[in-house]
Amino acid sequence: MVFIHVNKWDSPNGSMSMSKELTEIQHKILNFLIEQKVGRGIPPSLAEIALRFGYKNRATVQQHLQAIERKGYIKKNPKLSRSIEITLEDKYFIPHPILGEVAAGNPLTIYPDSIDTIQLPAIVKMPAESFLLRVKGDSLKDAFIFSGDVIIVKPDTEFANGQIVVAILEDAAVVKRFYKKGGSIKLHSENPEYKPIVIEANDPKFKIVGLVVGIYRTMGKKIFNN
Amino acid sequence: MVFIHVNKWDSPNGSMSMSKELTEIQHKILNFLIEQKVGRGIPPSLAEIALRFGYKNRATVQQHLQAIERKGYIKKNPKLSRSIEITLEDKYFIPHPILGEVAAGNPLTIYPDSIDTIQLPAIVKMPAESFLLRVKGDSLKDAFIFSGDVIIVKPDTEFANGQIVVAILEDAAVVKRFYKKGGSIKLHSENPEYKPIVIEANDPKFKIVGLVVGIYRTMGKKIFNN
DNA sequence: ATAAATACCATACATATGTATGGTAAAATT
DNA sequence: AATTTTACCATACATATGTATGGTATTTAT
Repeated sequence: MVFIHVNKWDSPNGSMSMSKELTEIQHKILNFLIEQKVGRGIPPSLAEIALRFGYKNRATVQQHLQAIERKGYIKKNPKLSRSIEITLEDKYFIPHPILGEVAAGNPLTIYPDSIDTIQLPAIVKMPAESFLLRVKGDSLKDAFIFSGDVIIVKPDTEFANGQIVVAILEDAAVVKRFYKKGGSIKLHSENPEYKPIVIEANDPKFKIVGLVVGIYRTMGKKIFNN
Repeated sequence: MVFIHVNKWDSPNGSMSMSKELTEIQHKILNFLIEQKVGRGIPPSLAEIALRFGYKNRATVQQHLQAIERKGYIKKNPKLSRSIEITLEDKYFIPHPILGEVAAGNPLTIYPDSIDTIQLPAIVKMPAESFLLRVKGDSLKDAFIFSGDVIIVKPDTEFANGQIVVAILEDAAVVKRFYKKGGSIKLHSENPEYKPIVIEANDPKFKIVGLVVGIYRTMGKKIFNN
């Protein structure tokens, strides 16, 4: 299971936005708690945490949990087994940087630096090297991807026909459906208003960045602060 | 509660197509298990179940759980506390007769599912008290929610008109758009093929479980092994 | 009518679980 | 240099938890 926290308490040298930072081990344990709760449904017991991290007794885990609780990241119901609650602000919603905007229709530029973040539910599993892009434009609306959606992109080099990929050409990014025939690549929009882009596979100015492996969309309001 | 099976043992007068029916008490206990897992995040202990149903000892609960497990509705990890898994499979959802009705008109069925690697297709509780449901059916396709999408539901009691909610009525779950006028509630499908459902706000057989705060959809293949 | 399943109770037991206490060593602060 | 925090260990203890066993009464099959 992959949890990528690109946030403050991941980088100890970062500025302190949270009152109390977790140590690396505490962070790993917290990740394990989330991982277990999300993936398995119930929080682990002290013994299971100890097993996972190779501790010889539960007391070590106990003290780590106390530290984590003291710092406000979890909350325990005393005397109750498997009662660890994770008390992050947005709870399991883990902030991820959005690297840029990508055009479903006409190309858009990618931000040099991440200027936006999104709170992704922890269940939204991101492959280790994947990144997020926010879609602008409606050229993929027939593929049910809409402007404002956040797509999860997994960097890759090989793609199958019909897969939705993110490509960069001339410093601009597009999200389109991938088709390959011989040495030429055709990038299709689902929306017929946009003409397909055809390029040579070895075009130096052209590069397919990765595969769109998921999309995420928020509804309602103020639930996710993006 | 949140987890409703539109199946035989919900309607005792139905014909017996299932090999092993649950008794009424067993059914109530199973519902409680799901209720706890969804609403609290962890399955209850035997003692908690006994407390809830007024049993004086855990052995009674123990025997009920054994019966439920024998009939294949749950699975327990021996010696592990709070390890009850709800083993919902397709067979627990009405295969033919009632499904036909559901498919033809309203409501559309939702089945609890996990998008995680774990086998148990149980509702994964999301810490912010939200949980996941995988959408089946196309009644919300005009709201860009499609069959197979995972929706993130945040339990709540108050809703604004126009919000997309998950409701339970008559032991079936629906995802629809919420509208309230006076004492009556109207649940709208975006898809005009489905007629809106109108119920009284104080109908005991009706309950709005929560608000759909997000959707998640996977694309590509084998990236996430769900 | 007999057998089997259901629905409870009581008691006993092993262990899983959380917690308390005390100790050692290294790293980080002050 | 002294203190605090971190990161482990060991042991002990209360109880939460699951399980096993045996019992009674009622209902449901066969």
